[in-house]
Amino acid sequence: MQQRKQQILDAALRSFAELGYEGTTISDIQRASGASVGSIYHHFEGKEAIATALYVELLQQYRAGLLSAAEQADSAEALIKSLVRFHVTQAIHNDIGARYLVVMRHHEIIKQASSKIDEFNVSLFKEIFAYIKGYVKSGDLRQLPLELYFPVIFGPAQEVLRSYFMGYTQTSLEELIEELAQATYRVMQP
Amino acid sequence: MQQRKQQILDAALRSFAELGYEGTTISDIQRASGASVGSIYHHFEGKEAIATALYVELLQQYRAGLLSAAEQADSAEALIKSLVRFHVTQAIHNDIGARYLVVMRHHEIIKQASSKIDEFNVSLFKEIFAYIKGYVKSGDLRQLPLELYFPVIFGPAQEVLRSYFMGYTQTSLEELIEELAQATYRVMQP
Amino acid sequence: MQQRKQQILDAALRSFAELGYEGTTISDIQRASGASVGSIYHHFEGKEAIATALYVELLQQYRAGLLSAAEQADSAEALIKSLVRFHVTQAIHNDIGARYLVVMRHHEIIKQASSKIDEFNVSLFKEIFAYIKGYVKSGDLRQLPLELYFPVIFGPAQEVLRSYFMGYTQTSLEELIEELAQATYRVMQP
Amino acid sequence: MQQRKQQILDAALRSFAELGYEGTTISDIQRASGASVGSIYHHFEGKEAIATALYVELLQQYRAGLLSAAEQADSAEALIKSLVRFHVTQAIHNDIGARYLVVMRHHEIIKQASSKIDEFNVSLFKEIFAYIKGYVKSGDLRQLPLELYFPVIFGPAQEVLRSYFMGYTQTSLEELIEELAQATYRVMQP
DNA sequence: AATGAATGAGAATTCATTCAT
DNA sequence: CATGAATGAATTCTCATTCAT
Repeated sequence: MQQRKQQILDAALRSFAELGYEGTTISDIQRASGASVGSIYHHFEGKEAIATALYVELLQQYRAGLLSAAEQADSAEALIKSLVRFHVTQAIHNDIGARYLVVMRHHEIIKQASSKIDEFNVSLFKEIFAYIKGYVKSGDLRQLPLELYFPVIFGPAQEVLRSYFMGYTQTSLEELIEELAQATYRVMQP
Repeated sequence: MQQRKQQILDAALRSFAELGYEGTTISDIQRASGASVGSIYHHFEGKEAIATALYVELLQQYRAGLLSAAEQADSAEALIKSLVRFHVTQAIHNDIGARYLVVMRHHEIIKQASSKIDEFNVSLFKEIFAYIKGYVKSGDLRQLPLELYFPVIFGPAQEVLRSYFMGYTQTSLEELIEELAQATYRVMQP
Repeated sequence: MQQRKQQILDAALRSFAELGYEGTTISDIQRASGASVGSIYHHFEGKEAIATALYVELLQQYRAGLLSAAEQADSAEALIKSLVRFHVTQAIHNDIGARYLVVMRHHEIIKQASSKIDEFNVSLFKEIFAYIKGYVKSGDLRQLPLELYFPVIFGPAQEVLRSYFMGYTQTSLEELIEELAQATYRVMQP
Repeated sequence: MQQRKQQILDAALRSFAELGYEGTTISDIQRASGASVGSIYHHFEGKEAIATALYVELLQQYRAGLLSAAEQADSAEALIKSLVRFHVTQAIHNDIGARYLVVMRHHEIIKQASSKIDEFNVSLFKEIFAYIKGYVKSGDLRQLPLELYFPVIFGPAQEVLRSYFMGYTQTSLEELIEELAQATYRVMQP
């Protein structure tokens, strides 16, 4: 990807993260990226396209990381804990990107671009679920209704992050991760 | 007239639910409420104030219900399961209101009005935590770092709701509740 | 005049002086006067009527003072100097009222209400001019084109006041008055 | 394009002259200038900024003329009379601009932009005063308190203009100028 | 690829005024 | 006389997007 295009995406991320999607104007992105209005429209169809491209980019990074975490796990316990750990640490290391993903999740814009993104989510779900299913079949993880696996595994972690992003968390996340991973594993234990 | 104010809030909720916060114009609220522009501005400072007032109103209803659920529980297991059940069923009964609460949680507007809302959340946290603490002390619930109680109890349920609101859930929520409550209690069991 | 009506006028003067005519809202006057919107409209036809009534009231005070200053003068020199002195000191003692008179002088509202006010100005002009004419005829004051008497007598004083109101004047007005009166008399001296 | 900006300023001057500052809407300026709303806001921050820019532009023209008038004078009498004559004739030749300068002088908008304009006024004051001071030192002009020079020189002329702009003056200004200049010089004569 | 002037539909908000109580 | 809820026309301003250079 050309340099300018990336500069625009970077600027957009910062702006969206700080001001929200509608709070961010093309003018903001312009200033933050150093590109001109015209240049932005040369590289992207419009504001929505920027937001979507960004979402996809971040989702891909997240997916790659999550899959790699799953791959390396060699036991049911390691798998669950790795997923939880990755979900939290990734947000620590890419705070701003994680925040964007969380906030935009509910946004109309993203819902409408779902052709790409839904597909993406579904396939991510399937990929991760493949790992889980293995251990469920072998009796190393408890069986649950399909719709509960992800809420049970990522729900607590997600709430921890939200609390953290909203400034309610006093303790450092690092200290909480192990307890969180342990607690999550407990639900999944047979 | 107190009636007008409530009509405006009701109309706003319907509009926000259908069109989103930014997608809703004062004109929409006007039409839906039957009030004139001027009347809306007579009762509220502006669009943000309406969204905030609505959020607070719904939060109060949620809180009342949650506290009542906690009160009636007479064992550790009943407490945890009641909280989870209430969180989910409340969303079934007041779909539109719960959706608003979930979606707006991340919204800038709400974050800025935090003075009121933060206080509210903190006190709700304390009230609910009082019930939990009792059972932790008696050894009927597992001890966790302070920051993990709520994520662990409400995180899975919250993700189930989100999934449901985004249209990913196939099964009806009612069928999931008991499994969810059971799973949640498992983490908290000593 | 009833108490309420006067409270409204007083509040209006303060508001208009601070915020200008258009800058002042009925709401401002309401708050500053303690009266309700309805009450204001009970006593006055509307915003314009308040501004006009106020202008007339202040103009009457000014006129009374100026005429009394003219009356007491028993020589050409005393007359000119008294007029100048009064014009300046009146503004010191009723700063806020004088400012209102100066600012509103150019205002459309006032120009339109001219039926009352023009008449008023014209008659004030005639009354003062009667005093001047006496001394012109007796040769104690210089003869000038009719349109120049007032600019020559009040122009310098008026500019001194403006400079003062705009915060440019360092010296206190009191110290300047005598020199100003003296200088003004010099032009009028035969 | 510098052209558009000037078109907007010209249109604004015409509109302000006809309708007053608050009476003029952006829509008026739009129609009169041929520019779109967006274009107006592209060039100026808002209505206030237009009024201020206009004021500064006219003030600059005035200043250039006044300085040139001062420069060409080769005696104390010529200096004082030139200043007075210029102040009045300039208003005849650029009636609409001069009226704007006179009327806006008291306006809140202008008072708030004082950073720019104050500086401007102060430096104009200094430049003109340099000429005057020369003749005061040489004994060709009377010594006065610093704050009185400008009121004494421009005050009468200013009042003549105001009277003229308000429609009170019957005689043509041209006929008054010499008498006015003469009278003004009289005060400044040693 | 880049620039930035121009566009104009659309939004929020203001405020004088009316009127039922 | 007093109150304040209700009205709605009118205004300013924003901002995504287009387009000529």
